[in-house]
Amino acid sequence: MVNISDSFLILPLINHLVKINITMKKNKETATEQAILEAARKVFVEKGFDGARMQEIADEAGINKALLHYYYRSKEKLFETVFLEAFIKVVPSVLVILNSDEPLFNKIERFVSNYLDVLAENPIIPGFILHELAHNQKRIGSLIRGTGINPQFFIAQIYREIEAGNIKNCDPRQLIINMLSMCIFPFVAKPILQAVFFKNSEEEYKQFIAERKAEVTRFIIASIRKQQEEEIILPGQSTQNTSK
Amino acid sequence: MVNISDSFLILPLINHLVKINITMKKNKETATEQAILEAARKVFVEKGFDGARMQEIADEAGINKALLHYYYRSKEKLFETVFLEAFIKVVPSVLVILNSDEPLFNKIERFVSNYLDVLAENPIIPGFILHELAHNQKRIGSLIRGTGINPQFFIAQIYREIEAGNIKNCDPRQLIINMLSMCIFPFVAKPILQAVFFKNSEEEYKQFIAERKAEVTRFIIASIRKQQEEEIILPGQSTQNTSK
DNA sequence: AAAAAAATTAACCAATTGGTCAACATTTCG
DNA sequence: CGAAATGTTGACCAATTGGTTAATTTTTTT
Repeated sequence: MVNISDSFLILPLINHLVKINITMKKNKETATEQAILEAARKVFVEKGFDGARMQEIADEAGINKALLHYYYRSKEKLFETVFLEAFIKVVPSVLVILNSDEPLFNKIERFVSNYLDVLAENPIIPGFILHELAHNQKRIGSLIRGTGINPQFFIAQIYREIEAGNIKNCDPRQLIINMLSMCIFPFVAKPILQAVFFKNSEEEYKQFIAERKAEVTRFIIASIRKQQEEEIILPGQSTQNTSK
Repeated sequence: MVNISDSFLILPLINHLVKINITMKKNKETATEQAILEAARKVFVEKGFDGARMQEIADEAGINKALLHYYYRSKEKLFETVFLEAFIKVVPSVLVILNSDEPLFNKIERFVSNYLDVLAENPIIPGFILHELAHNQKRIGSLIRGTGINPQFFIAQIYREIEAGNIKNCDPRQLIINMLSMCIFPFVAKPILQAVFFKNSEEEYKQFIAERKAEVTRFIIASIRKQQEEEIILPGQSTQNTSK
């Protein structure tokens, strides 16, 4: 499930995370272990650390509660495992794109598109991560600190594009956080957005997220692109009105 | 504290919320009651409903635990009070702006500016609201449903601006959610953003939020404004500022 | 001042919760 | 096979938690 191999392009981060507590867990995870993790994932993500009950996890996994402690010594330990799994699934996957070697606009498009996909597949993970990160900084903070996440490469690229006159001047951090905001927030705020904008219809909401890919990309690029009469548009497939 | 009078421009929402459980509480709140609410606010917002302990709230308020139940029958009741107070403080305040009668760009600027101010003053409320809303939909959902929050007026205005050719064509909901995202997300994700972008420096983060006002406004408007090159989508559109 | 009402407390309680343990079952393996 | 290792369980425990109650203090009212 962790699918570590997927993300091995960003070895330092993964290594750091894995080393911390999984200690290169042998792949011989038993069926029971799997059931426990799946159940724990469900309950923890749904109820949060404090709201989760070991008994509920045991029931959900169809086993005795004592067995939980047999495989994972304590609630904290079990939680850490689940949290790291979720964290790895959602956070580093997109860093690969940001640190890749593409033209900026391509990169933004791919980032938005891929990230929205990842989040659509794990819609409740962001809220989980953000909440636990905010409320259990002692428990998790140390796991995350120094993960090697660093946006310097992408920031440098933005600066280069600014100097090249391809995009407007701006603080790259603002731009990055704008991108993250527009991708992540709709999932964190799903309940209230769904109520206010989509009549609580799951269908409409899904449709909305699907449309959002193109929309957010367009929104970002339109905002930062420097429109000049003598345009220096990069060799990207800018599918816009080329009716010049 | 609730400052209901501030927001009375959106009476329906406030009315609905207030009627639900405050039942027009008499203003004769005793000092103890205030202390309890303040303590409860702190603990609930910090720890969430499940993580909060009645004993801790009592200690924080400097009173006996039984006194909590004397004033607020149960944990749930106390929580509802605290939650509604927070909700009222952060959510409706900006709706006033969105439903006002200003030109679109002014409105956007005022919205972003004011909202970032409100959130900077209550930085932990958004996370609190979003989390409890997602995890205790049974407990709170009914309080929120039908609050009268509705963005129709603002949506209509956007459509008008599109037809008038002042802004590009777009789904107004996408635009609104973009705005909300960029305002709210930085506060929800503060811990991780601070670690990744600001070396955990509170000072740098504050500075960043301050700069963000102008930045987000600029970002949004630059993205939706229709630049005066040629652009014809609708056949019979009134010729606005076409410097051709 | 006396009685009534409101505020406050200590002690207590039933239920829940994370965790343990000794016993039992199953698999592994010499 | 048979013993050692591993997996699994029900019963149990100490600590915690939300909530109650009866008694005491403080304030208000008469």
